[in-house]
Amino acid sequence: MAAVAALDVEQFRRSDRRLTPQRQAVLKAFLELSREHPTAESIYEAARRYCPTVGLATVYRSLDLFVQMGLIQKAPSLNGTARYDTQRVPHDHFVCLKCGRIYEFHKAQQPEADGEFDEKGFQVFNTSTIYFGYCPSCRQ
Amino acid sequence: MAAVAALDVEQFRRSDRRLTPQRQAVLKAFLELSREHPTAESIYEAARRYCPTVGLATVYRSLDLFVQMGLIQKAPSLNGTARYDTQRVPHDHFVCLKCGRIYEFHKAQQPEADGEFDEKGFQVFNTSTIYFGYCPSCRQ
DNA sequence: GTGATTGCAAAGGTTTTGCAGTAAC
DNA sequence: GTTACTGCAAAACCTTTGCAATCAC
Repeated sequence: MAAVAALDVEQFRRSDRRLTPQRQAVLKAFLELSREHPTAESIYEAARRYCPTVGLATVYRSLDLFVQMGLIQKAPSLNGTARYDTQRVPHDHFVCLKCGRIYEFHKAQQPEADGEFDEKGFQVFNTSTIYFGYCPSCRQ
Repeated sequence: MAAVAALDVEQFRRSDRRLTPQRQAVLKAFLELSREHPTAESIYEAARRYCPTVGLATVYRSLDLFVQMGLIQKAPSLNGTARYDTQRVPHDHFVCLKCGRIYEFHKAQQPEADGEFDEKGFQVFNTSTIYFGYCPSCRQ
């Protein structure tokens, strides 16, 4: 978390981008919620606590920017609502088929992206295993 | 494929659901395109070749129904457009970070959903590994 | 000062819903 | 004949975009 924030300031300095209060608020809100793979809407709500005038469009623009900068990444989602995730590399996801929530897990074994992909012209940046099912709240 | 179609008729008979030409067209269209994890829109276009009057809303309703019946499933997507996938169990996905296309791969090793999930109250139905990167068309 | 960034509101794209008519059983 | 299903159009979402005003540099 501290690593992400530090990286952040440096990257902003290097580019001609500006570190506005809005972007700081969005990043802070994201870091706060990153464990739960937040939607833009929930990041927006949290960010308003730090910068009450920030607009939803700015939240989307900031998140897109952070994705472009490689600070965060989009998480695959089942129901058409974008979710965001940290860039920390090897972790797996549990996707609830009922509520769409995404949970994060850390597992020992991680499949290797072997030569098969390279042969076929695919360039692999990241690998993640997804478990589908019902989460504790939805298991009734 | 034949297995899915056969299962289909049986399941319809058992429930009080009706096997309409529209639903047959949607299922046929989906089976035709299943390899490429089609969106509702592309299934709609293909389905109109079998049933020219079918509406987009009906396509969505049919796909939802097939998901409920366990015939097909939703595939995780990065860009807010739903994609559909077969229920055939062990296969992996490559998600292109640029165009959002999903490719299917069959790999030998498949991580096991071990007791860890059960302990925590998660019920795992299915497991899939996702590789993120650029596909051949987007690799430029 | 200059140009990137913002907030708002409007537009865009995807998916869902209400309803009267239709068709499968 | 019933009742589930359909097509249409409108509504409901989520996300992006245009633009004048603003603020970080």
